[in-house]
Amino acid sequence: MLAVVFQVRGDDLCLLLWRRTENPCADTWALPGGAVGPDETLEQSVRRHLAAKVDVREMSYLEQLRTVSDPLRHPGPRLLATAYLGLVPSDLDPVLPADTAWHPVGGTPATAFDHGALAIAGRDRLRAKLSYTNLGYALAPPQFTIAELRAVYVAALGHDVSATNLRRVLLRRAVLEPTGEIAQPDSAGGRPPARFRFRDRGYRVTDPAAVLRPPQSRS
Amino acid sequence: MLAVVFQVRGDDLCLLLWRRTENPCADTWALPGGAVGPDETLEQSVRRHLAAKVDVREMSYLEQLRTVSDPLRHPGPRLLATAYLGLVPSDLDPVLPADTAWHPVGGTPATAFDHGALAIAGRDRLRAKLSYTNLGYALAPPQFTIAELRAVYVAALGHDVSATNLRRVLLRRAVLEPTGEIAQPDSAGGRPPARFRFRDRGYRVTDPAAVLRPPQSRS
DNA sequence: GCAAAAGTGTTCGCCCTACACCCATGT
DNA sequence: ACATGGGTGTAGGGCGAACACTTTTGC
Repeated sequence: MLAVVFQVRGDDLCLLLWRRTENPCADTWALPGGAVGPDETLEQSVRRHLAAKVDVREMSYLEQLRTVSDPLRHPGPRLLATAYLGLVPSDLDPVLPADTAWHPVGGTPATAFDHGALAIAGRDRLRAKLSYTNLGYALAPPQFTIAELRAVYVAALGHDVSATNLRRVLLRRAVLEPTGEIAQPDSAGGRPPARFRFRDRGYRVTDPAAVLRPPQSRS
Repeated sequence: MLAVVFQVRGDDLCLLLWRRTENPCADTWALPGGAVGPDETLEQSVRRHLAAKVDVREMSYLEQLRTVSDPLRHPGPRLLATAYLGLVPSDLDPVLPADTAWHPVGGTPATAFDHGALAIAGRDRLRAKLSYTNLGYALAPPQFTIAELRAVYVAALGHDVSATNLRRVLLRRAVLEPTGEIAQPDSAGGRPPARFRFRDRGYRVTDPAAVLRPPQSRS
């Protein structure tokens, strides 16, 4: 059982990694994980390990990524592993043990086994779902201005995003709602921005984008 | 390891099921599956079991669905199972053992354990991917008229599809290409239809639908 | 007044749907 | 000729990107 945990920190999308000190793969970085207990589900196991070893309790989203099974993926006896994609909101800063740290994806160091491929798969799944779901709620703090939210999307997607269009798209889809509050303008002046929140703090598909959708039953 | 295998047969999307004769869950229908060998990947295992026990060799598509892990999902010792989604083209008719059969989804009989939920998950994944990928190639025969392809999509999606729009969408996306051949008209007359094929017989995402896509680098 | 940042109006193009119409064949 | 099914033309709506413009603040 492995966890691909992302958090936007500063301008980067970061991945939680753990430094291996023993062979095999000593001095490389690995995904956090561990054995599954006999009476827990895989998801419970992920949450347990992350809470116990890494003090990451506030996981805003957790989804099964995939199960890897290559007999050669790991030296020694055949080892299956189910990887999960986890997200942590950008306003939290969980305390980490000395051997674990956040690494910007892209500047990721050498990773153990097939963990690098799993991290890429997780990153791509995150990026895809940011486009057609409300998954941003899992990366963003409870409240934010459009500019702050834009920074989260830019970090996660890895390319520029227009604040104007981000605002319009997410409001039209009723993903965001204004809180009514107005934030303080930047030190350099400027119009004070409105604060927003995500309407739902649970996963929702907002744009089925279903081409070939069922014909309109006109009223 | 379990397999959720679909094929369009006639007007129905059908699921391959196997009749259990022993307890637990005697006289219910179950997904085909079996144990994973020590030196094979999960995917190899799915292919092996289906080829050996069910004579389904020509799987046009195979994708991991998810791994279920509930300790109570199965009586007795805790049993993990990774489910795969498999598709068989509609022009094949593999010979099946006496205890296995195709069942129209929707008219599915009582299923064992959590297999019903896995079947639904597989069906929904198939339906979603038909909209934004070229996955139709895995359900359709090598050549077909638009009317025949439409029948496949109607069966798989479970709702009506306009032949006019299906044609245009799939041609614009360069998913289909004409073979140049013209089929015989129906017995009742009518203009003879052109034959088409899928341009790629491998999985391809044709409509990233990526809202929030990277800004245009205008030339 | 001026710079800076937020927010709005507007245009443009693309894509999908729906529906009317034309085409090619059998009877 | 007419019915039947295949194929094309076209109009309408929706949505997102781009960009100009207005609003509200600090200096």
